[in-house]
Amino acid sequence: MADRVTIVDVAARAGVAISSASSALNNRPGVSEATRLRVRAAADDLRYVPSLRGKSLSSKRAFAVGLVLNRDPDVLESDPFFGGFLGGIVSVLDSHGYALVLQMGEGPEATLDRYRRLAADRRVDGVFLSELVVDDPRIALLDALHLPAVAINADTPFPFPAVRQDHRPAVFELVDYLLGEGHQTIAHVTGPRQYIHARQREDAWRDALTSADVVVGPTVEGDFTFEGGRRAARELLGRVDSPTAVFCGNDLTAIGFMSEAREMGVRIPEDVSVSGYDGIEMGSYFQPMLTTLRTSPHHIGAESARMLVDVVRGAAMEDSTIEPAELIIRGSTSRARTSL
Amino acid sequence: MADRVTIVDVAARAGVAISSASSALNNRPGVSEATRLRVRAAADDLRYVPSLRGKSLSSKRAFAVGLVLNRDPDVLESDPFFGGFLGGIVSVLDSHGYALVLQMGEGPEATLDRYRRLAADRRVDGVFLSELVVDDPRIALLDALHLPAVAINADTPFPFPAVRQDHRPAVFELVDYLLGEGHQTIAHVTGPRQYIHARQREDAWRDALTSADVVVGPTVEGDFTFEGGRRAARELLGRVDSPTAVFCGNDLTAIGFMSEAREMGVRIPEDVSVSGYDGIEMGSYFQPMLTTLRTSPHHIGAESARMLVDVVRGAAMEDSTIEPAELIIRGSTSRARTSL
DNA sequence: TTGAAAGCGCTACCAA
DNA sequence: TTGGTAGCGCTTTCAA
Repeated sequence: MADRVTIVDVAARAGVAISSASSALNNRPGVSEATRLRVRAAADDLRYVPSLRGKSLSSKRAFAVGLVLNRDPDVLESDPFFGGFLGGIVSVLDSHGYALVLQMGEGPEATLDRYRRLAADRRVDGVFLSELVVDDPRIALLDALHLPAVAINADTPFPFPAVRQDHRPAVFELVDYLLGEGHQTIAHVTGPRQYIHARQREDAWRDALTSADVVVGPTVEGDFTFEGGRRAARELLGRVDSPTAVFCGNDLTAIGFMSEAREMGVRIPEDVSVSGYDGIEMGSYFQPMLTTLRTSPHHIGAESARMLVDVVRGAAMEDSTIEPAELIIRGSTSRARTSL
Repeated sequence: MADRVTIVDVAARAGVAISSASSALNNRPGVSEATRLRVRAAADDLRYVPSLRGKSLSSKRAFAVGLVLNRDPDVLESDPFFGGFLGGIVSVLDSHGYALVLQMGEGPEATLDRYRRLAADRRVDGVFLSELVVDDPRIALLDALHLPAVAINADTPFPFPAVRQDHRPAVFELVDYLLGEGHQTIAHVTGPRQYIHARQREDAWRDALTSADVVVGPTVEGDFTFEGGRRAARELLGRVDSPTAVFCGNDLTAIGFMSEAREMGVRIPEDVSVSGYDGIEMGSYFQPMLTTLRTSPHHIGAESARMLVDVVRGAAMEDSTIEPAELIIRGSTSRARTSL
């Protein structure tokens, strides 16, 4: 393969200095229009592609951002949120010439190490901060590492710019709908309570009931998994005062809940109305189909990528809120059973 | 933040030349043991972390590899294969100091562009080649771009080193098992036939029937989706000579098939035995649970990453085969119905 | 075995 | 507005 065309070649062909060529190509001021055009033409002729490596070294930027998933590497397999999220991220990054570096850490310490390494290697210019937990140790770390970040569904206020999808209106809508259908006891299966988004959903559910002057139903702490949903069903449906409706922290949990309920001989929605959160495809694979609050992983990913690119370019960003989650009523919820 | 510690600092502290420091740190010959130790100590004292950028520029390597998914960005959401696959990849790359750059292209041409860009930017040292199609245009492109690659489940022979999980034994086992249960007509719902792995599964199914001297059942071309499975069910179960068993190209298809069958009043497994391919978690969320051929996405990912790292380091690799797919018999298959 | 110096390809500063 | 040049941090060649 012929030697790579460099800016030296372009400058030579255009008959200008390297520095002028650089300025011209990067649309920096201080170059006459004539020169700019000449350099452009030369670059085109030579099919010049700037070297990311040279650029990186001298400009001290990586033109890449990182995403570290704090998870068992195989959880991605069962959590469909990340597919859309990743898709949204890369589609935006791509159009800005940025790349996504994907990392995974099993357990909190391993995850922190990934960030340390990304920073030490200067592998990325910034990172996404997702799946936030209470007192998340990554906040202090990123701060110490001087690594710019954009948070996803963070609490407010938050030390980094954040993109949020408002979940509250939809949760309120769901609760109102269930109350309207005659449900008196609406239970909630939470996610792991260290997760901020798990708490946000629980809080919204509680607030919705409280503001409707209805007694707050029982809760079970789940873990956002199918199996966790099954456990929750055994726990909630075994009791005499079992709820007539349950709002699960995510769809996977709701699906597990329905599965176990069915095995216990509890009918859905006749005996218990079940709803989830996420709006994953899988929810429509079951009969009855799952009532859920649909989020927009792709959009969240795209918006956070847009923000992160701005942030690493030095723009001061304010938080961004995308369209709220949306209530999707389907077959798994209906009027409350009248007799216990 | 203090200025970054560079190799210059290390050399100075060790009292040697930069070049010696470099050789010492990289375990290159031509440095006395004493010098090596002195340099090491200096580096440790200073907490020296080599600059990936400097290294990249001078060594012409990116220390990163790329994965381009030729998909609708949101398909990741519904195809659980990639979660495990990604997990396997990053876990291995990580331990070698390599990073994964993730890209997505919607449609073949966009996908090719991603590769072109990765190559033009020298963003990666090599790429994974997954979801191969017949006469895959990426082969010629990568060749032209001089981009090393490792293929996943490629046909044999193949112009790039490949990692494969043998599917044939499990398909044969499945067919034998179904025949043993009295099934005479075993249908197959393929994946999109441009995909090599879709063809491989179909071929294995056909070969298994042929070698057992059983007439080859009907096929329907599916698309690896839930909806495709539903369509296939309508097509296959509507006919008078409807099969008593069906082998679906993947689990999602099988799940769709079961869903539609149920709605048509066809009982599973009493009226038709259904089996899939992949072994995704979701298959166990349904009643009856899905009989399937379980693959190892994580292992495939890990093995291909191991190979790719070797390849970009210049090792001539031979193909690698991981443990074969495994037959998991569950409730969705049973004895054939005796009367039509 | 060691060290000096020339790149790698670009940016950015400063003089002209 | 233009051009020369000194980095950025490392590898690698070639003398010493």
